[in-house]
Amino acid sequence: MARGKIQIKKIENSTNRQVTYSKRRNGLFKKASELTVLCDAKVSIIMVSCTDKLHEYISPSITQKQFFDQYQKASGIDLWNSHYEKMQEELRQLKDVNKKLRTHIRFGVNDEGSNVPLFSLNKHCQELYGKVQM
Amino acid sequence: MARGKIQIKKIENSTNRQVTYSKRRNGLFKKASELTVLCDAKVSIIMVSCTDKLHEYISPSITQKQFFDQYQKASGIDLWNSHYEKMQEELRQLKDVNKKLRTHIRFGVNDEGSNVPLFSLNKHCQELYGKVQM
DNA sequence: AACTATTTATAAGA
DNA sequence: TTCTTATAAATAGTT
Repeated sequence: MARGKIQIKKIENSTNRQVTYSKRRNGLFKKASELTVLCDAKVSIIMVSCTDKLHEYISPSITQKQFFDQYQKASGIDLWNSHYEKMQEELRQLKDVNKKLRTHIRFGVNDEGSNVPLFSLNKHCQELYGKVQM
Repeated sequence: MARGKIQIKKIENSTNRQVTYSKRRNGLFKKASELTVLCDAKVSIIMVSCTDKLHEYISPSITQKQFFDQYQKASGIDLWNSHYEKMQEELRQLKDVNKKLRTHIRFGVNDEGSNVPLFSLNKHCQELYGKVQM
């Protein structure tokens, strides 16, 4: 009988589907590995089977994270955004506090030569400046 | 002559390497596409060529972001942690700066209606404060 | 890009 | 599952 040729449509028999998944997954990973070496390229493959199992191939000398970063850069899709939301809320609150301070408070520096300085900013400002510059 | 068999090592000739990259990339994407249909699986492939060009295959009905989330969930690898830490460090610095301003600096508040502040912040500190305010 | 001699992948059977 | 093998598919070198 004809062995080798098949129609490219979902394999209905669950056992056959899993066997084929396993075989072809290995085939795909092998091809990816060869491509990596032959062409000095970097390849990331992530697969999720219909039973929700996850498998991956990643070229040596690179991590999935580096791939996600590179993908993000090239695609313009912000993969990290959702994870920022919590921090962004904190940032908003901090800004709000600072805004109120800025609106209602005036800062002062003592005059030079004063015996009892109300406060001294210059040294502190230098310290802060270092932090802000970072 | 023998056509077909090659050694799996980097192709030194640049033109040949690029041709092979293109051919095998198509082959890989085709295999991924077949696997997607045959096995009802989901596949993500991201490739970076040695000339830093990025190509991707993604099964229909899923996005790279969904893959990213799923991969993260399944692998237990905290991909966004470094991003989070960086932002957290920024926030920490802002809070620290703000705290020091509050703790070590005496504030003066204008009387209502006064046009002239009790104290004037020197230019450098004003600038600094502006940065902290963002 | 297209061709083809070979190698490689793999579907079905054992 | 793992192996075998007939056949299909991929592809390296060539044009």
